[in-house]
Amino acid sequence: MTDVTPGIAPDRPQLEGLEDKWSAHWADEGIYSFNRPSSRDQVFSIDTPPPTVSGSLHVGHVFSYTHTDVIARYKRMCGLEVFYPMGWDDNGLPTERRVQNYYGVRCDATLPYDPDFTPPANPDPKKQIPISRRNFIELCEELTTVDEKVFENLWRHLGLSVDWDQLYATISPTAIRISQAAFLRNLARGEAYLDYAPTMWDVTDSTAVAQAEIVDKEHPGFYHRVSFHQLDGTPVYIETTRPELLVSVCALIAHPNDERYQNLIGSTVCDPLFGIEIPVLAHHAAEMDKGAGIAMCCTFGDKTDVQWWRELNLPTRTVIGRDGRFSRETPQWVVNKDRYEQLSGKTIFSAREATVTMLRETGNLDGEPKPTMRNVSFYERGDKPLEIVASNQWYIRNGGKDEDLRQALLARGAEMTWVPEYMQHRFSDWVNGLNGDWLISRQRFFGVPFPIWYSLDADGNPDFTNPIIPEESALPVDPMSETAPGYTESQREQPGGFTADKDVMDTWATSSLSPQLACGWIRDEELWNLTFPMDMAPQAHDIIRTWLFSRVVRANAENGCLPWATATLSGFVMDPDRKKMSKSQGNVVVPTEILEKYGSDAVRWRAAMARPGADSPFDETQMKVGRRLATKILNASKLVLNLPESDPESWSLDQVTNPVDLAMLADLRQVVTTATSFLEKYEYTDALEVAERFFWTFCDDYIEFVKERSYGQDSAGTPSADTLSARSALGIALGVQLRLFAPYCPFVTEEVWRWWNITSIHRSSWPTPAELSDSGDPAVLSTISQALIAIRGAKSAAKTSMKTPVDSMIISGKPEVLAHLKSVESDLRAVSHLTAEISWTESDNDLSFEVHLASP
RNA sequence: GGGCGUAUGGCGCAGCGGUAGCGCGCUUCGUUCACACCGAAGAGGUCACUGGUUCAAACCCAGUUACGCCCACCA
Repeated sequence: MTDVTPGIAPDRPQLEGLEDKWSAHWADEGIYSFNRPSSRDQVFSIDTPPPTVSGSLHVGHVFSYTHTDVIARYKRMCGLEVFYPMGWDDNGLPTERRVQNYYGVRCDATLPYDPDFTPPANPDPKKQIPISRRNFIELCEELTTVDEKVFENLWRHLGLSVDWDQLYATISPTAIRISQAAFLRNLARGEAYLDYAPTMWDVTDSTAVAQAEIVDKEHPGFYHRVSFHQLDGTPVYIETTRPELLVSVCALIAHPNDERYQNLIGSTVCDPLFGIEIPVLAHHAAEMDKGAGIAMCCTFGDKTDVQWWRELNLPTRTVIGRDGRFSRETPQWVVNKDRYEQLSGKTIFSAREATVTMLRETGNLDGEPKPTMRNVSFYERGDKPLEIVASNQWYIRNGGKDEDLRQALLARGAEMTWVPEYMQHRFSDWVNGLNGDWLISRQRFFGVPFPIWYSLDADGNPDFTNPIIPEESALPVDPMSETAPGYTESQREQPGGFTADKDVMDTWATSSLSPQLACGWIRDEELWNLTFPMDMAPQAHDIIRTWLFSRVVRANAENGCLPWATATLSGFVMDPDRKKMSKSQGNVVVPTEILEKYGSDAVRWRAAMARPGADSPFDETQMKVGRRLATKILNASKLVLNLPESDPESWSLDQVTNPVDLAMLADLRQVVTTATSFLEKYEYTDALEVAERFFWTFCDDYIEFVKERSYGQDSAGTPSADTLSARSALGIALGVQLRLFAPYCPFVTEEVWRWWNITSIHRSSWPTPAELSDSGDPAVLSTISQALIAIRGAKSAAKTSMKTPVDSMIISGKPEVLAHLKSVESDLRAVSHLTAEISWTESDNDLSFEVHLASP
């Protein structure tokens, strides 16, 4: 343990190295440990966002986590035990992708485990080596461990006051157990269900994705005008951007009121290539002014197709497989089998080319394809358009199909406190716009397995309607390696035996349980009762529709309450051109460099200047301002601590008798009240501003004004009462201000605090008005400021030194204002270097000064 | 197309009914006994636009424009 010796300030105090020095101390001393108190009301618990460790941290994260830390430190100083865990979101697709790229491997679940496998030294991302599921998961675990250490080091360097003993990870056995238990309870209550339905499918990663993960992007395409044929050969033209889906066509759809197609509706037509006979049907969702006004309905080209397929009871003609390729088997509804040969096994892109070629050859392409830009759905991390594929998937009810639940969740949104308030709109907009339940299953590997088996009938077909589930006490389970209850392992995959559900839960299905996970649900009842429902849920505003909403869904279902009382939202850090920072744009600012350059306190100061919810442009010059504050704190403290015969033990409110000193403390008293009320409302920026404004005036006016007196140079022996008054006032004000700044600049305030305190400032108590005198008259201080401005102005106008003596000064003003100045006349004479008497002139006018300088 | 937010000195922001504020930057001057990661003084704005309410509007109301975010639109 490094030695901490209280004492006087060093000669040349520095900011360099404070991060390493104090973060090590804090860890040793357990300053941020959560010590279980006796009751819930002594706790402030925070649902920290678990960062995705496979990603990289950027300045936006640093800002957002700092916002939370400021509140955490404030609450801790207010005497609450702060439950401030950190979580790593390390399961799921992002980790898998990182492992694939980092090691140059891919998971092939059919391969056996190779205990001696070592990843290639020089991975070739283009030639990924197939490895077994278990080998793949081992690499995921290996890499996340490394990544997590990097994250932890950065958080410690930034000064986050998290309790590292409360660390959790979304792939840990505990997280798997919690996720599976919550899922089984959802299942038992009918909130989770398995359904065969069309879902958005990512062909790159070969998995289903949820509504919340879908983003729309502009994507170039072509309108193809294609002719279908009535049975007598008359052509019917449709326009499509997806000609390759012609083989999946189920119907042509026109609007019931469309006069052009009245005679066609109800008839049968034939597609131009495959000999598929389909009906022409009417549906109100067909838009008369779009394309040819009559649409080809395929399974599935877009969401309207899904709607028609469902509402018109159309057949399912899926040809695109989970790998994004056209089925190698010729579908049984295709009549012209040889034509399908041209598509078999092809990617969507190649199949489109082949289809267009065939249309051209047969004369069924009318004119040339016309270019267009269309909005297409993508997985948020994907680069190929999503397909719609019908498959078995697990869902959790989220109000998307259930009006009562939707209303209940909207009510939860209204019940919680939003900082800032208007963010609640984003929540209700999202809930109101849901069009389906929450799809939680993923056809991937590194994730929480569904604790589910299915019995196989005599033909080996699984019975999806009666899943086999384990006892909750048996969790966590891996159905792929553990035997279904009531069966023997030899019956796996055998007719009459059982099979495992091979899917894993999406990472959101686990992170949606972060309050349950962190607070000890079903594993630590005492902790659970002390910390849940939590107090504060911080996050950036982009995550409202995902993490924030999903936690509300889960807590509402499982606990019948909100997961926390208050949601606080941070904005983004934008690049200087006001664009969102993103890897693909290459405009991401790496936090380590900026922390290195300006120091953590400076970066934290800048973060705190970004108000809740507000986006903030990244601007390095702003970091310098924070740096300047930290330096100023260091130097002002040095002055106070290094006054002659400085003795912090003797600082006492009783000694403060001088009117200036009392006025300053009365002013500070007001600052404490204001800052505290801002922090209670999570308005950390306003609290900082009010403290900082005071601090600069304190340095520039107050300290300058009382400096001479505080040195006590007049008294040869014992300091005068006025000198003691200044020293006590300086010391008391310093102690209060350091504590006001402690949540923002934890390093420099701790450094200075320990010059005369044994224990950490971060476990000291938040300043209260009661610590400060209320007998002073703050008007004295503002009168003095006016005097200083007049004196300095005269010297500045004369382009001379501030030390230039003042020959004479005439002060006129109302008697009560003059009285203020008369009471502090000796300080005024000292600061202005006045050599003669002051002439006081009473008048009804505002205060005015006439300053005559000594000739040079 | 719907929702939300933002428009204030060169830049970043505060003010949200009573004579325009802060920080950075800029100009001029000063200084080494807390601090050059310093101090002082100063220049700089018809508060996006158009109407309205009011004795009084940057602030309230209606509308317009621009920008940002979210959602819908995907034949």
